[in-house]
Amino acid sequence: MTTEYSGGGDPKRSLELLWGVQPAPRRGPKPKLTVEEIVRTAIAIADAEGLDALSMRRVADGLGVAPMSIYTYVPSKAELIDVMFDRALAELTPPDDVPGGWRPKLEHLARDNWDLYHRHPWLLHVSVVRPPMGPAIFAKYEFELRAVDGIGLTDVEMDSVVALVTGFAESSARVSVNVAEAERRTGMSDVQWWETMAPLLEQIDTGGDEYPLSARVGASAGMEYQGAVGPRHAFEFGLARILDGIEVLIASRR
Amino acid sequence: MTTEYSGGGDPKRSLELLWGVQPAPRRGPKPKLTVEEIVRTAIAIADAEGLDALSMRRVADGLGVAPMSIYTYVPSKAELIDVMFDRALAELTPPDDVPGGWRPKLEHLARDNWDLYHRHPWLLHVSVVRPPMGPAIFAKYEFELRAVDGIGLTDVEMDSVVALVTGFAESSARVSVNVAEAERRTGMSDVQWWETMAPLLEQIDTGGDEYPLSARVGASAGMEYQGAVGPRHAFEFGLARILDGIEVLIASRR
DNA sequence: CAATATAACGTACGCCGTACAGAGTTTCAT
DNA sequence: ATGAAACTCTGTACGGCGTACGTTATATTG
Repeated sequence: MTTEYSGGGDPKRSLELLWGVQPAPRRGPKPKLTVEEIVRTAIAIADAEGLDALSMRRVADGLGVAPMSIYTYVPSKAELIDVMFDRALAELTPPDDVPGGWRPKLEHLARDNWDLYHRHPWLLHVSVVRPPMGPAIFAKYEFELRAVDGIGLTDVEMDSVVALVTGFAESSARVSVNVAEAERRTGMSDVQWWETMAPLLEQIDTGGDEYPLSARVGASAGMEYQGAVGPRHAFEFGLARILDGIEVLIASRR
Repeated sequence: MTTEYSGGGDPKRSLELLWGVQPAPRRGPKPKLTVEEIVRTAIAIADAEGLDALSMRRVADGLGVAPMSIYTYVPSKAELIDVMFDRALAELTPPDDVPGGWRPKLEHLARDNWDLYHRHPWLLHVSVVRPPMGPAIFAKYEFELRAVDGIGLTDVEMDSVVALVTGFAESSARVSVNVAEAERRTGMSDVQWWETMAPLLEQIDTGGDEYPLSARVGASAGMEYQGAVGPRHAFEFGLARILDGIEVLIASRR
């Protein structure tokens, strides 16, 4: 699976792509396609088959054109993925209508992100420092900040808090998505995998009873999650701890 | 950059590889290489040039053999990466000698992981559900649990707490590493990138003053971090909040 | 209508992982 | 001692990728 990068080419062209500014062509044949059409097709492929399956040839196939035609609309695969990324983020919803103060609002942000990553797992395979500065990212950052505005935090703390919460949503969604992708790729559930692994491990000399805690806790956790790992539980548990920690900070500011 | 997967082939053979069990061959020519030699070379390449640059041909080149010779020792690239992964995790150090109870011990785990990911950034590009069950992973899980043993948490809570802390270390290291990799790839620092972006964004119609909080907070944060994002600061901030949250949980158990 | 700008396409290059077959080397059974 | 067997190593080849490049077809402008 490929982790793709953004920002390869001309930044100006990238921005025009993201914000839908077309250079207004005058002569030449009518374009058969539009950028949005290409992006929609690409997202559909990535959603259904993963970022691995997303190739320029595949997108072109899906649109009934020759591979190289795509490059008329998009400078390279990197820019295409930039636009895909921004369009996907546009599905996020602001927390403004969530009643009850900063805590439920932050919870909404986390869950909304969690859901998004599950709808578009390929988002997790795109490297997003220097993110594509499209409309969705602007909107996202703004409504995230609104969730923690006016509760006594400094600007930097506001930034840190939303980064912590959304970053946590991303990282726990990553575990969850990885589990699902592993199941799809291997055709084997987590439990099945463990049942295959356990007897093999006993045949290997792991050095005796060196792992008493692992054995005990691993068994309890495995029982609880019905699998090696419980992403949903880890998400809820971690979110509660993080919000508690933020509460401590806010309380100390009063 | 490629996110590589593990566990493709025969699980038994994978385990033997990880635990250094050799099938004791009797006949045939003396092997020119060893698995460990191959793994060391591969890690060196990945450390220096990233997982992108790691190809079987490249490893073979580095060892002075033909590409296909590597397959004598390792069933496929996936298994090679499994072993690389385990060998890298072996660099982690137990928190037992850290004085002062669970909190400094968990801090040690987080910082130790953070450092490891910076020494071996490619670790972040390896998908690790169904992790390679080598000696290092066993040791790691065990000493992680020791950090929170006997402080009144249930087994499941112990598992959740260490997963939260190490998961957080991973996700904040990911941001930091991505920043560094972006700089290396583009030859452009974060600040330079923003300085390129800002004037271009002003030329685009972003819809007027729709982002007042982003503007204010973004400016403060940019000032504070001397860049768009402050991974080190985010790490320290998040770790403090998370440990505060865990403290709340532990206190409630007493 | 001619000039020109644009869209679409075919071909080709250099990467990748690795299947496969063959050649060379060492050890075991006899 | 010798042939068979087991093992290492290698060269070739395949199908996939992103995309550079040059050519052809099409629509608009003067």
